[in-house]
Amino acid sequence: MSGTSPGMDITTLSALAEPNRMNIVQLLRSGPLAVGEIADRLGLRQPQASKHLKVLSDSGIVEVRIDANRRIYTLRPEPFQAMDSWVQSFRHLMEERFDNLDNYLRELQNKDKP
Amino acid sequence: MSGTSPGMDITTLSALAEPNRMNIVQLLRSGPLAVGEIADRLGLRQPQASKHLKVLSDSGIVEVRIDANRRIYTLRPEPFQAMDSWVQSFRHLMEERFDNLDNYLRELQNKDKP
DNA sequence: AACGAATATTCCCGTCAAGGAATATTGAGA
DNA sequence: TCTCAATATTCCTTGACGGGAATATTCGTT
Repeated sequence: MSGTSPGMDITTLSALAEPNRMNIVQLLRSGPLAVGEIADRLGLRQPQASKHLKVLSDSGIVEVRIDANRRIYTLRPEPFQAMDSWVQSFRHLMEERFDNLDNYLRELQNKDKP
Repeated sequence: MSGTSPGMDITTLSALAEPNRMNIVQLLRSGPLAVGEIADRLGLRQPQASKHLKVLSDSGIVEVRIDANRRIYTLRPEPFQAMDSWVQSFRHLMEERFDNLDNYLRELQNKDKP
């Protein structure tokens, strides 16, 4: 069962596949933030911010640190590492990424054999 | 503009955030396939397979080559490259990936200043 | 031209996710 | 203990999405 790649975890992807949540993630790249801050900066109402953060939290993308009244949310590395290694398993498709010079040369060659 | 990714394209993510479509993508890793093959191997009915392939196609994850009666679907590299560079922009979070030894040392240090 | 194989499209239906508004919870402090 | 600030939770409604079944389209073959 737990053998080879069932594929990327779906919940991570669907958590990210929503604009507000994607914005939250982008925002948190620069550091941990409290719910109020997040809501303010993204123009969200507090309850919606909390809901989206719950989804992100349930999917493991984000973790929370309790500070008195506030909850400080932070990005967790694991889901990104997982995405990274999943995407890397498609190297064979994206050969062009590995070496820019190589890529450039490949581009030139394509003009000869299209 | 060319700074950090404005954010990953949502449609790519939501296209992948569905089990059957994820399975199709995994299946296509080993090479192009016709709709019937895909449906067969994944235990899908043909119409559902077509629908999912349309979503994948609309989002640019897959492209189609027409061969008489059949449509042969193939993975396109671009979305994966995009995901790759997006995920890479989170390197600062995933430092632990770079060097396992470094990670191990970091773990030890965390026991001293928590 | 007619038929069959392969695929796409349409219609209907049930489910689920997201926003809005109101309310509950928790903690700090007077 | 009362109150305020910060956050989570609930209820409701609406719209999007996926599956099922049937039908339309397209191409090769006879």
